Amino acid sequence: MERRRSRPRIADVAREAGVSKTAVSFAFNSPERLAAETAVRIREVAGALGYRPNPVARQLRQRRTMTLGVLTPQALGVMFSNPFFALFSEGVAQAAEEVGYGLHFISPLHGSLALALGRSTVDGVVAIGLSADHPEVEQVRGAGLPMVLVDSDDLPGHSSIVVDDEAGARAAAVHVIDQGHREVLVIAVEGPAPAGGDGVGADAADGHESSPGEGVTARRLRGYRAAFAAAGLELPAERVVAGRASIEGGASAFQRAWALGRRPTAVLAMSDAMAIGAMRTAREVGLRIPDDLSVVGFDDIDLAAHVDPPLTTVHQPIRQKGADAVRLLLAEVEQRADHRPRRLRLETRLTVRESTGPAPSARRSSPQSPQSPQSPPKARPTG
Amino acid sequence: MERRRSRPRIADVAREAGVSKTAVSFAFNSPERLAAETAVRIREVAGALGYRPNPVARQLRQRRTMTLGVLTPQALGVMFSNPFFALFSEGVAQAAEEVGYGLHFISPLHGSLALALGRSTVDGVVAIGLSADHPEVEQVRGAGLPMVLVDSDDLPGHSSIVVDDEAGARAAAVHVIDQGHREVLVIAVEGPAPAGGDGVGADAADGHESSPGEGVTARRLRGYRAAFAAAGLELPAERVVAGRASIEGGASAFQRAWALGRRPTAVLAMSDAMAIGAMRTAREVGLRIPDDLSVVGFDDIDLAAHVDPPLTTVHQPIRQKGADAVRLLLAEVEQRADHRPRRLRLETRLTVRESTGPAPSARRSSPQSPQSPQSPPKARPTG
DNA sequence: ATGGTCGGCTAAACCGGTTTAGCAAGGAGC
DNA sequence: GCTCCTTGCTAAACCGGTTTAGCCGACCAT
Repeated sequence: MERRRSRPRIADVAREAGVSKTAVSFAFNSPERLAAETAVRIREVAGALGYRPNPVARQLRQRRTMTLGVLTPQALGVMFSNPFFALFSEGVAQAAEEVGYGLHFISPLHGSLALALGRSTVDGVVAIGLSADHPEVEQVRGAGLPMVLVDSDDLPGHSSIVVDDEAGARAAAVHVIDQGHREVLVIAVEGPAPAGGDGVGADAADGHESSPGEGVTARRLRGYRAAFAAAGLELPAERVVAGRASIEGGASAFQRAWALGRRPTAVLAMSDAMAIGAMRTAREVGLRIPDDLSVVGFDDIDLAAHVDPPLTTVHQPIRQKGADAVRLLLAEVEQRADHRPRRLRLETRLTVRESTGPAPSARRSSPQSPQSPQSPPKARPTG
Repeated sequence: MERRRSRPRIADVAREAGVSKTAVSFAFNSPERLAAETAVRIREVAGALGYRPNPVARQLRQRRTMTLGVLTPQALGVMFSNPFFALFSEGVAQAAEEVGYGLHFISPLHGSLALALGRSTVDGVVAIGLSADHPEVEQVRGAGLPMVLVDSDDLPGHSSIVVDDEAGARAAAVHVIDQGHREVLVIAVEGPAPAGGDGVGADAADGHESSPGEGVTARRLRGYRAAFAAAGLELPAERVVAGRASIEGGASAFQRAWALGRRPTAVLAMSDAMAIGAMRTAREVGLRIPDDLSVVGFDDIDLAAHVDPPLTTVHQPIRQKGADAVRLLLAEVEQRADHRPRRLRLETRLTVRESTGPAPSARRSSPQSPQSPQSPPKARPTG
């Protein structure tokens, strides 16, 4: 005989307590509508039976889930490998918890974001780093869910939060240019790989080239370029490499550039994790930081001040971005009267630490022509 | 007139397409049960109307949510401030995504974990760091959800994953003892603050003292003590301080100990984040690492190798813990025939880097009596 | 006695899908 | 001609709660 007792339902409690389902529901949700002793008795019976209201049924009837989603364009595994994301999540979580909302992370399911979003039971989503040229962005918008965009291009009808990426990037570039650096390598964040979506209702997503030219990356690149232009310099495309926003991504990006014969005296990385990875590779090929190579990051994660050497980086208020995103989202989810899409732009600022210094060529008074591609690692003078 | 059109329902699609609700459902979920052209037509109509099946309704009927929960004893804000948690989440997320499950983070709601769990719509949970003496642990178990415990004491009926904390801690302590350190400060991870629960059905949770003696902390402490005992030494309680598992927590814990007059030559921290924080404070009071103070962490987060100086720490397979937890959980959720609670114990190992070295007293041949509490920072000889 | 109000409770509808049971038409087999 | 499948579709039940509308009796005022 099957001893596998299923969870008691509200009807079981009602029968056992000799009342209606309604009364049981009241006992939990609006006890003031029952005589005090009735409510107590019902709760006792419920407790004895081990009854817990099924949250899915409640959500269905109430037509809300008290849950917010964090929509990520890449797998959570890769998102979490960037410390930035943990910090952002911290801000989101704190704000959501304050108002009693739960948190659901939504990442591509079988490669499709729209599919994942369709399956997820949330009242609204914070989309982080979803670029406007994402192949599924229209499907995502069409889901009809309240959504606020963080670090994305603006999309009509949605609130958004960005930081002043361009100004931050410009400040970073000005900093290294002022120190005499001319051979600069930019390490950019690449977009998610093209979705190989055979997903539901996907119309003609094939042939989509990964274009690392949109969103955050584009804005920061513009900032770097503005600084170079202002100094009468150029930043040709071959001085820009891209990779994943993680330590490994930065390490391999620098590695690739090095193998291609690039011999920068400064690196402008679009994330601290990448900057740290680049420093690791740089040391492996014999460079000292900042003597031989200056490195600037972006984000100012908590650990940026503690790495070796302490990282010069562009500070942005990451936690606050997450918290503000939730506030904006709630205004829409809860249909506040005065609600209408808003755009927030938060400030960035350069934080100079010890990973940057004067260009070696500036110290040695005369610049030197680029070395041949496959020269040995320690070719650069070590004084 | 309200132009606010609500989302179309399945009945709307059915009417528009001239078929039954059943047919619409089939068109999405089992198209092979319809004539091919009917299915296509229905999907076209659905697309035109912008119809998306309501996932809550589906979950209710199917009695599963295809979502896994991560249960955390503290607010997500504080969980995410420990890089360990991001790494763990990375492992969980990767494994969950592989099998098509979504991820939901469950943290105390209004101070109550049981309440949050009751509200959350998941098929099973991975509980991280939930100590058996948590005031709500019984309520959590009573929820009747499949659950696997990570870094907890064993609970009958549940699968669990731990690492060999004791061996790892012992190795760390042996390492510093072997280097001649005798004045050792342990920086422990404190449990969550006592739940101020006026939560539903909480029976007598008051007067509960935070007992930092359970779970991970207890096991690691045992490991440290074992090493001291084996060397004929002691580790008195006043050499153990506790704090939050974050950089700030470690910084303030060391600060407190210092203010109390402790003058350790080595620190055994139970988390890398705390170790890094302790190093920061140590430097602020004028200590050099490892010359004046050796520091050992625990976890081996990605950045441990990149801080200044590179951190000696106890490595544990954090991502794998997350991934294995999901695998164990799925076995239970999906009712695999051979399923029964399992206990996994993963290995730890000491990774020696540059934050540890010989004790100063060992170099100067004769130990020195502890200094008075409020002595100036740089009292220790700097040679 | 009559009508009105109020406290305490209930029956039934409802949320929006999925699933079960089964109907109707067309073709095959005998 | 009759039965038996098979294909394609549908009506109704169902998931497990919440919410609406309203019943019933007690109490109060007139």
